[in-house]
Amino acid sequence: MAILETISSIDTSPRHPIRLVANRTGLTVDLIRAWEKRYQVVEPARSDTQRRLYSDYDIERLRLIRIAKQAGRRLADIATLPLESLRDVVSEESRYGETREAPEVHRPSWSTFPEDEASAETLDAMLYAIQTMDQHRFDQLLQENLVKHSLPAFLEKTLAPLLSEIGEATRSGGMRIAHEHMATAHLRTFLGALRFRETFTGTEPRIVITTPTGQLHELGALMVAALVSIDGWMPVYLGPNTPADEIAACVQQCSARAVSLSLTYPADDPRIPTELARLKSQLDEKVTVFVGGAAASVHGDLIHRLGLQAPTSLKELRDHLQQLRDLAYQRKVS
Amino acid sequence: MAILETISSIDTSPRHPIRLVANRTGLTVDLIRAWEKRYQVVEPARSDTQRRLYSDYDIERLRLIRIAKQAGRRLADIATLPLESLRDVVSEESRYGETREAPEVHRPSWSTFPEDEASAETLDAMLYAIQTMDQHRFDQLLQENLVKHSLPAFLEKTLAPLLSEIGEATRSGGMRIAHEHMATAHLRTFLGALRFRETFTGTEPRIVITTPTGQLHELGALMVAALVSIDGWMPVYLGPNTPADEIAACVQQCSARAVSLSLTYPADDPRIPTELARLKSQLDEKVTVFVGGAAASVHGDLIHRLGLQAPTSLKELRDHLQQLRDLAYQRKVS
DNA sequence: GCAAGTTTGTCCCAGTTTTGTCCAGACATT
DNA sequence: AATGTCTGGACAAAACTGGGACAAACTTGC
Repeated sequence: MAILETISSIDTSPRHPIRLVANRTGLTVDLIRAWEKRYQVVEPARSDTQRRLYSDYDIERLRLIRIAKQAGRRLADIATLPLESLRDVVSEESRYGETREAPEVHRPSWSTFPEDEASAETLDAMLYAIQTMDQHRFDQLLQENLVKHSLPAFLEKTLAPLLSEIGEATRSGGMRIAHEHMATAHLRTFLGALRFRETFTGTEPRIVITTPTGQLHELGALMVAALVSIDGWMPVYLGPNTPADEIAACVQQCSARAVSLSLTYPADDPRIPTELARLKSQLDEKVTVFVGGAAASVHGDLIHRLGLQAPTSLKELRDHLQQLRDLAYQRKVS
Repeated sequence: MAILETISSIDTSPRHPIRLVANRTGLTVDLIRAWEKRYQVVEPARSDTQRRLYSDYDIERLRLIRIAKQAGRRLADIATLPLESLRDVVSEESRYGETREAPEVHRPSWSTFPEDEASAETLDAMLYAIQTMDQHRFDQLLQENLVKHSLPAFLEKTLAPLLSEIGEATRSGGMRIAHEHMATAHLRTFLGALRFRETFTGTEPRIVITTPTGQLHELGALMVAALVSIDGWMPVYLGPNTPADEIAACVQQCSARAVSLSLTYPADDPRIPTELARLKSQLDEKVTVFVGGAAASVHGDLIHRLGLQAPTSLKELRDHLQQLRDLAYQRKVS
């Protein structure tokens, strides 16, 4: 048990009250306790007055178990599985009935890798797979890496570096455009599918995710969509290149609580300021707008003036969103 | 023929409850039991409390049997066939079978008879999901529909009509750009993931799939990629908007046997003729180039002159590829 | 073309297992 | 004081099982 905790990079410190867990997982308080009583699905720590205290790790497990149940699994079969195996079970489902590739899931070898070394190593392996046009190997590497890390860690420690390496190599001529295309197309698929490992209860607050007119690169936006969906938000993903008016209309129709825009290239497109201003003017005050991506810093001034948010990392975005959501929770409670 | 296909083996360990099997195959729980009772279609293991436990092998068989049934087979004829024979039956069906009309078996609730009505119904449901920005419902409908049909049927009978309806509605103003964006983004993900339902042995001939410079719509290309992969080809998918030189380089590096290009919009882009000619001039004679998509007919003349192939339907493309592959196989044997 | 027989999806039953919800009384938190 | 959490248990709904019934659609024989 303790071994598992050191592998997974998810926070295992117990701090969340049961109500919050219920809220975030979409389960009822009663049900969480019943599962604990019957199958020891989770065994949360206790406060000095016997209140249950759950960790992020626990929440993640409960969330996965809920998904697996919905797919038709029986509780007894999955209740005590460790997080990694649960991820396997769920991802097997999300790919619907296809045949698996690597039966040897429990390979002790990877538990010995120190995090960073493994990253550099897999990064090279991925780049090699791209250079040799080995799409299948590339996919395999991505899958493996995702299973090893939590999603946020995967995005930040593997995907972000990979993207910048690809960009670099393409610019410098070390990689053909064809290779870059192949990698991008594949990542587009991979990231898109990530979002659907989660299921939604319908009660999650919504966030509209897209890129403004002229911005054709959507990988950043997709990363946000995937990330956000494991934190109890429901992303409404519009793809790239959406006019401000359309974004606003979408926010309205979905009663979304937030918008996330991703800016990468071209950084100095003259339409950006116009579109941002236009969007802001059409939105309710209560809707938070996040602007991220490599090119966001170029427009820092404008973003500040319009009262938009400009998180500098995925983690910052995540924290801000948590706050936004838990705020709603507080309001509902009191 | 059959020898090559038996390479990939499916897990036969019993672990799935009946509900999950029902979810994945699209059959009712009742029906699965009835089939077992009458023909021993599958004989699942049992848990210690008599619950049925199915293996991946069982699930795959049930899926194939369902498809075969839908094509008009009688249960008694196929109930006890081993997996490989079932695959043969089904693949034969999906290639030639759609034209038959007599077999009108029964009409279970999940059957799509009468063909057109039911199709129109799901199509409406999908359009409604899009209009209400209900991404999840949309995904659900797509999944359901895919389970019900074989992949080729799904692409031709559901996806193609859906795409043209969306295009129509957007042009006429009945649908917002935001809705179209949402639907397109989602379909991009959905189609991309389809390709990975198949497993590859690495011995399949390769086909490079993309769209030429200026053509930004990739859904058609993705459909081809998905389709081709169930017919024993390995797609090398490059995404949209790839310059001719890069396509040629990719073909070379992968020693691909064929190229598939998709043309949709803009139909009269002046770069198209140049790019096609340029591509053709750089390729080996033995590489077959297919040009498809709504805008392909505009360039019929040129395509013919360059000696490219212009299949008018997915089925035609499929037949041609099949021929190509068998030809190569013959050569290898003799 | 019609009647008799078959095939097949669905439904109902009664008995068991699994699972979600609810309650009561004690204690904690705000 | 009002609200939320805790434990332990009770209860009911849902799901699964074997068996059988039934009607609709299909096939066969005449």
